Amino acid sequence: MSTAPDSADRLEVTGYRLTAPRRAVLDAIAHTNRPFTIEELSDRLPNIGRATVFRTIKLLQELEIVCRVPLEDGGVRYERSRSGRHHHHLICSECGSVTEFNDPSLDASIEENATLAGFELDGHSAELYGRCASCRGGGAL
Amino acid sequence: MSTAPDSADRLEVTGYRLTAPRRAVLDAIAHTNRPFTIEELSDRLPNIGRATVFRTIKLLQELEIVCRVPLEDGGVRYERSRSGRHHHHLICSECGSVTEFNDPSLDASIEENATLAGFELDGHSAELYGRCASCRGGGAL
DNA sequence: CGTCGCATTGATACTTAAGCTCAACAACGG
DNA sequence: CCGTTGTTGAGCTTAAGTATCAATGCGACG
Repeated sequence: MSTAPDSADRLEVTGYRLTAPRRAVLDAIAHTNRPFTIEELSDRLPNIGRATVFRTIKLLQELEIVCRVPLEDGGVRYERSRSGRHHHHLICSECGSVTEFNDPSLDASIEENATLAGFELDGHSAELYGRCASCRGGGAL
Repeated sequence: MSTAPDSADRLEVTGYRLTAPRRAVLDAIAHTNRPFTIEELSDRLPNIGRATVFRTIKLLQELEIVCRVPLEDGGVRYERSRSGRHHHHLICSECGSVTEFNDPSLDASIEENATLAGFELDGHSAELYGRCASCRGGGAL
């Protein structure tokens, strides 16, 4: 029952110091299955400075351990990335759950549009908003 | 040389009052060809309250006269929508220009992924980041 | 195993972006 | 022209993230 070993490894390998606060943040994230805000995370880690939480999350984003999830209303949440690779999000407006997915044909379609416009593609994002399977199952309509 | 007549019409038709501040905002937008922030827009309209600019832009978003453009760095800009319909964005990281595009096969791909996940799709966004044709033409590499 | 350099931390102040409030105002129908 | 009701605007409040800087402690190296 270690503290998110793989992520910790990734920190070390990349040359960052594996400090107690960073462990604590990694640990908190590992034990969360829902997208979180920095505030929420910070509240769960009273011994750790807000600034450090911000810094650590930014770091983890660079390492693709955590990914930023833009919400429909303009808000932002973060989530531990399962794949650790490029992906897109299905965001449930009812329960707030976030599902990652990856579709090469979607990416291909995006690249094609860029090429058509004479655009040199550097990156892209795609977010899908709606109601997830379980919310549909139990919900109204 | 009227003040963005079609947009004004759309306001009236929808039952909103066509007030001087709203005209001013519409006018300012009509004379801008670059994506703008609320701050920039507000600065160009010193006689109009910041809150009104925010409210008007939000209103224009609902009417699809203006669209929200999320940037790669998390920032947000707005732009007068040319098509007035659903579309995606090509955002140049060099000159900041925004190009709209629409691709049914891209949308189809998005819908397919939602269906696969048992997701009831409500809306989606897709932003492409990179360098536009003219920036590539004159630029390095 | 001690110690030293430098990355990291944390309390707090600051910044920027955006939303809220509510009394005053004005569009437009009658 | 008047009244109703949607709209406005100055400033207050919140949220999200950054800057500062002295104190701390990780871990390399001897």
